[in-house]
Amino acid sequence: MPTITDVARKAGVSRSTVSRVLNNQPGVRPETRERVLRAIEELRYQPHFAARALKRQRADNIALIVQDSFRQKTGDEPRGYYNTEIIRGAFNVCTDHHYAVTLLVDEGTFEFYASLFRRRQFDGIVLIHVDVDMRLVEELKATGFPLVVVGSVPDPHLNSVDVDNYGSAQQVVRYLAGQGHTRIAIINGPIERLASRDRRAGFRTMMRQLGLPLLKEYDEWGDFSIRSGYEAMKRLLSLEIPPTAVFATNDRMAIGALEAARELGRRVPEHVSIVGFDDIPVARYLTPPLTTVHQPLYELGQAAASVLMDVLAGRMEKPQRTVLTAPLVERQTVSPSSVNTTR
Amino acid sequence: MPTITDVARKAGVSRSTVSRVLNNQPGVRPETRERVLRAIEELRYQPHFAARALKRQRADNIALIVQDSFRQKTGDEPRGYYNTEIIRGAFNVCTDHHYAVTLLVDEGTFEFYASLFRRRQFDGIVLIHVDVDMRLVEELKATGFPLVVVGSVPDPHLNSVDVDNYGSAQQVVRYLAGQGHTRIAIINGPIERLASRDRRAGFRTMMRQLGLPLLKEYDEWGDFSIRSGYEAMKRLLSLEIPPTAVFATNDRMAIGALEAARELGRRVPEHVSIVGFDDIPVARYLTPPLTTVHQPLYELGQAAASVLMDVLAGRMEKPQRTVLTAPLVERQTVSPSSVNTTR
DNA sequence: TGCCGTTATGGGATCGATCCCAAAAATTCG
DNA sequence: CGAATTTTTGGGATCGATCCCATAACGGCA
Repeated sequence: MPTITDVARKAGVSRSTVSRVLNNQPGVRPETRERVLRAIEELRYQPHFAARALKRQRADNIALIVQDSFRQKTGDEPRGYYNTEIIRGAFNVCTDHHYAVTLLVDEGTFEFYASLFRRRQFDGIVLIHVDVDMRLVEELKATGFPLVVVGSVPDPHLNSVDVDNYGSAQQVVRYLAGQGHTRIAIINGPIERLASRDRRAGFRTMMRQLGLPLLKEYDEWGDFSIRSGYEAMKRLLSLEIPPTAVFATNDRMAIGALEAARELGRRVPEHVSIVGFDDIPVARYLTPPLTTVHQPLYELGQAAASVLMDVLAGRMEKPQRTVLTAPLVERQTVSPSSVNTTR
Repeated sequence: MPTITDVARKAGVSRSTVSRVLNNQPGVRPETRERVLRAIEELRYQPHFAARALKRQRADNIALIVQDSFRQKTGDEPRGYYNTEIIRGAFNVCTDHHYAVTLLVDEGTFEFYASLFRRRQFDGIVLIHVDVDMRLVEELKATGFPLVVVGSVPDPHLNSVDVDNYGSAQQVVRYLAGQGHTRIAIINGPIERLASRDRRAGFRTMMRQLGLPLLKEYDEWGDFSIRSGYEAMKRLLSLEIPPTAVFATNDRMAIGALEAARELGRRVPEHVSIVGFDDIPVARYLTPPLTTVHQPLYELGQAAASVLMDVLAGRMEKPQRTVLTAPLVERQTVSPSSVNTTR
């Protein structure tokens, strides 16, 4: 394997000159440069990455850390898909900026991240973390290492990129109200998840704003699983006055809700409208195709990487929080309310 | 950032001794080792990856090269999914062997790969390539660099991992014949793809073996797109004597076929049975759920990485070709043939 | 032609680990 | 107890690039 010394010898110049040509620095006579270039070409020389990284003290490498669930087979588990779309977005941006991208699996401990920093193997980190432990984040922030988190992090002093859960939930309510619905229920996700709380808050705010009733029994809870959506929906539909529209705060629960409705003989959307959240790939293939909020996962990854690129280029002084809007995708699980027959 | 010298000073020993402890080599007195370990702990020292890689001449890093289509947003394009499942499988195996995994996008040229080799940034490469250019592969092989290809490569002198297209196609025929079908058509993929040719060959061999007719008009062609499947199916169903079962050699064409059947008022599977190939995620959500051959993508990735690990560990002298069986998944697009009514 | 200011080139130290070899310390044994 | 081993430790070269600083070559101009 040829080294810079081989190139220098072949071109009849010193290593310094070769280095200058490699990094196209000025101060090399055109004909010398030409000669060096030819030698490089002939020897098919490429600089040894480690030697370069050692001297320059930068790795030209970005770490992409994903949650442990990435390791499981996808099967019915949507996390894999969720992550990979984000990965793709981030990957492409990094690549375009001539950074290599290394995939790592989250160990979830500060020690893990700290060790990554100290090995100097990466110039920056994109952390894809649906649900970040705040203690962890605080410690990471303290290291001052270039880091961007994808997900719901309340701390504004940390670079983060997230979907506008609050605003999208509001939009769902506005949309349903626009279709004449007034008896609107929500199936919440786990309360410990910030995203769940945001969606609920957006929902409630807009309901209040539009003067719609917020009934206790319409405030259902699930854990983002199909089964929990199914059960919540069963409870909702067996109420004396059931809702005419249900906002399931993720698609998997919406799938469960769809099943429950079918089982109880209620047609969707004729008898009850359903809106999901996420727009997972199967959403459009459900029967009927699910109206849902589309999470711009790919764009989320892009945005995160862009922020990191800015940090690395010194183009950013202060940490920033980026919020992407998640648009509502109208498909076929919502119809106009049947003009309040039961009310 | 602490270096090995700092640790040595703190522990009151030489760099050599610290290095010995780091790589836990023998010949260090237990109490000295203890002292060094404590110093490492206190300084939170981690060896600089580049220094290590430079001296050791190995990067502890595997490159995972995926096709350019990885860069596109998934949308309807299944390639993204296809790749990412393989990536996950390979990733996990590499990680378990303490290799970092770097994602790269295929430039499709020999120069690209050669430059990767020469930079010494990776100890080995997993090339995820549905369709490999053989000239390329030959050149790669010549470099002697540790490489494993995922996909259909005829060359047995190259490490490769693939699905048993031939055998699976045979199984499909056996299955359909077992259901009483005799008028079985095939919708082939692009002929330039080795996988297509293998599936077709398996199909024909088994048809012949079972004494079933191989009609020219039952030998349809598509390009793996939904549209082409749709069109091929239209042609098949408007034949004077249409087939009672159709083997679409990938799921997307099967989706198109399903659409065509619906449009022509033929019920699946009552009027015509359909079998796909791939088992893409939506397959189970189609109406009716698609009977198809499941591609073990995750396992494909695992297998590829395992082979690479073997090569790197010197556990493998000769290149080898690994073939994974792709099982048929029975869902609801096949029913017993209606006892040859039209024949 | 000779001096001076640029511009081009080379030498050597450096990044931070590893590893060979020699020296020092500890241990064994007659 | 001292010589012979064996075990433990340290010194210095090395991996392959970069980069500062010194020197050499070149041009311009008096």
